[in-house]
Amino acid sequence: MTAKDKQVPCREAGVLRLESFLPYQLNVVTQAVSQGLADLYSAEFGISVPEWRILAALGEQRLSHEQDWQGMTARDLARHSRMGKVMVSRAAASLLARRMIVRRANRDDRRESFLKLTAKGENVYGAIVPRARAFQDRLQEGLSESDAHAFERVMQHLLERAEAADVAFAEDRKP
Amino acid sequence: MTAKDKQVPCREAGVLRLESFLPYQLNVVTQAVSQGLADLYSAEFGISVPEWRILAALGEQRLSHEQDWQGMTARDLARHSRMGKVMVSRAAASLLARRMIVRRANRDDRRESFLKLTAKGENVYGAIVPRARAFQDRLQEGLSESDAHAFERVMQHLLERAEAADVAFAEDRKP
DNA sequence: GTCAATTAGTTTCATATGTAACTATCTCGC
DNA sequence: GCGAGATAGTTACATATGAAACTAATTGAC
Repeated sequence: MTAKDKQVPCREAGVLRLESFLPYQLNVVTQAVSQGLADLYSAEFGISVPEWRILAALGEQRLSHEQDWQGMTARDLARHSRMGKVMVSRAAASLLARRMIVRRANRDDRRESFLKLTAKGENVYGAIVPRARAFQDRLQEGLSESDAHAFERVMQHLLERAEAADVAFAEDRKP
Repeated sequence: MTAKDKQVPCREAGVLRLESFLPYQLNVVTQAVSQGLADLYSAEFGISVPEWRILAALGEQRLSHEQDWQGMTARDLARHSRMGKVMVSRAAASLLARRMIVRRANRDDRRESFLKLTAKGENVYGAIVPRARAFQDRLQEGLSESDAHAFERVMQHLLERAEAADVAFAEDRKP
């Protein structure tokens, strides 16, 4: 949004300026950023966004645990990556087929099983992480520290508000 | 992100914390906000997100022009709403079928035609706008002025950076 | 004029994703 | 134990979306 755009008052009568409407802005920015990130890994490693999230979640846990770490269940992954269990199931099946992760049944509860990265999976993860970081750095380059921190606060605030609204709405419709 | 989470350093070795990763955060927040907004109009008016964008673009232009405004072409709508022409074509066809917009052929270039809201379309638009505004206000409630402004700046910055990266990537692959 | 290249818009096809239904297993009250 | 209900995960189905092919009309070079 340039200074010129801002000269037009955006609150007259019943008009809503799409360009300054928060959900629209979020969609546009997210779309562009997501695409930019996916370009870093989709072609070279044949990884989709949900698959990347699984790798990222497994890699993150793996590296912050001891050697004898058992892995994560699909349920853990769904919570940690905020994806539905269906998405997790599919992404995991695909990674499994390409030997980037392995599954080990849980003897104590045979409904679930533990997933963890294979050596191949760790290599892919290890190759993507620095690029992902560089990508984020490039995006944030030129931002002041205070703007970056304000942004974090606002994102957190928006998430809380939006999730509260979702829950309220869902409960409205159920009983 | 709570203060507690921040105590864990997120830049050790080759780990990447998904929770603090910008593209992930954007996806999560956008998903929640988009869903919350769609809940305001999808059930009651049977409008999808792309359809809402068409209504929003047409309503915005309509209200900032004179009486004899001719309308917008699909191409105008695609640029203004940042959707692909396929999406615009489909959303317009659906709105057309439900008599929320009308199309008038352009005599000077018979490939294109002008679209504008019908009375029914204006009613729906007029009903959604105040809710959309109230929704945005609810989301932003409690934010300081300076955080809100910083957020706008960062969003603009991210969009420019991400789009520049996209273009660079696209050109990389072509020649 | 006329033909090649461009543009507006639509349709086709392949893919992505969410909801609901399903299977297998577990837990709890009895 | 054992049947009712909950839970982990998968599958089936319906819908959404984007890329590429297509149609129709326009423009520009000659």
